[in-house]
Amino acid sequence: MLQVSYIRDNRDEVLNRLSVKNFKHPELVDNIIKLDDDRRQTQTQLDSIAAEANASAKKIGDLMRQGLKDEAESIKSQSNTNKEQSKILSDKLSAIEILLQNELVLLPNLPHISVPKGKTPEENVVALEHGKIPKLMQNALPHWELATKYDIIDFELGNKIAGAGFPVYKGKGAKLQRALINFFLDRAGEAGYREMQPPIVVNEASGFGTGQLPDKEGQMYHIGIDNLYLIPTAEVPVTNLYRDVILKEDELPIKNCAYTPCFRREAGSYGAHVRGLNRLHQFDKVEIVQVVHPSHSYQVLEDMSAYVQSLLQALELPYRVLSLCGGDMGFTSAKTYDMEVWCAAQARWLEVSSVSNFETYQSNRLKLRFKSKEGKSQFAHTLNGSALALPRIVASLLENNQTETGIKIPAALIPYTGFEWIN
RNA sequence: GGAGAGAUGCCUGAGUGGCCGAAAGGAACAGUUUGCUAAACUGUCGUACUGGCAACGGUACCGAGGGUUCGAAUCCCUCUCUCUCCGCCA
Repeated sequence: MLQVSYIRDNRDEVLNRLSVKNFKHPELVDNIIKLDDDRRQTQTQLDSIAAEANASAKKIGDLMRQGLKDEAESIKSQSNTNKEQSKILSDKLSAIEILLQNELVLLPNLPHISVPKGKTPEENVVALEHGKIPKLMQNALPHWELATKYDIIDFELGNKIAGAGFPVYKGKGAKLQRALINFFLDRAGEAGYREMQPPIVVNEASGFGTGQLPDKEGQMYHIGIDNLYLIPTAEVPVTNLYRDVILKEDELPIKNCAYTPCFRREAGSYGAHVRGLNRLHQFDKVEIVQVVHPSHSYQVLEDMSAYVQSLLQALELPYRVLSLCGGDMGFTSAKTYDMEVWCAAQARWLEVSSVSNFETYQSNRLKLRFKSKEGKSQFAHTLNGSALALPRIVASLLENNQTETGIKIPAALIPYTGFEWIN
């Protein structure tokens, strides 16, 4: 959520940057400023009436104590009219505040100056490519056929017990999952991230804090009876650990990581592009989250990007890094890099990680602040990234590493799997 | 699921209608001092909104929301959460 004071002071800049994000309702900005004017005016009126009422209540108290009942009574009637007025004003104030809040949450985060213009994924900028595109043998198979061939992932079985998009991993398939999770967690630990194990359901306040609610309501599984949401990413619980928190400056940066299953309804997604592991309702992911001082959040974004790349390099997967254009970036992000891995049999790039700087957009919602040495509190910057999401990593490992005799496990992973081949 | 107790500032904890934005202690921070990895003393020490160039003011907040009252941390109602005991259970 953007800060109203920032919008007021930088109206033109806000409009400019929203246009980079291809935002469709720039009129909201002036609306918000006008509502805030209203809010301030009403607030001031209310405050002065309340001040009057407080003063006369105090006076009544004094008079009563001195036993001057009649004089006290005469002031009471004045207090009554104050009361009516302040009731009207405070109703008006809360109505305005609700309107203001409702409009404020409709504004996406402002893109960083370095974010390329553009509306569609095609306009994302390829920041770099790494690794060699493998040449596959003649009869190479897509991962969903390999999964069946080696009996390591069973989509039908998952379909039976839960539904489409909930695969069952079997044997070496299941072990590969566990190996990847441990590999990613160990690496994150070495990179200074503290491992956390959060709940995989969250309440409404948490959903709001990181920006999933109110606008992405339909993408999360909702447990109506308890009003809880299955997390779409560990970002939600791990970032919300710091909701309503005022940190000390020297506690920054905070670096956390967590493995969780992630749940996404992905309503409305069908077709060949979502076959196999490409898009699931439940998948596993290790997430890294940082809370940092605003002065170096962009350096940290680069660090996180480099870290994610180091994982892909260790797994010997060819990848590219995209700097997302304004139109393709998430609602809450100020700058995002996507890492895509080459899936050789499908001959396409698949997103396996997304690393973003949210600047103060989340921390304003979360009320996540830090207190500087001078005693002033200000919003911290939050960042997060997938490090990494498993299914598409598995897809590309299977497809890229397939041979006549089986699927070769990359060297870095063998200590974790305990086997070198899936065959 | 049943019964009971409770929710106050960074923490502990007092406060049952006006003198309470809130005692006291602790923690933290700053300073003074003592010749020593510590003590003593003094001071500072919640958040947000708002007025003002500023100095300095105003308002709101004692789990959340509503009510009673001239006046609520304190009384009433609703909700949420926590704890204890019992039941169930990995």
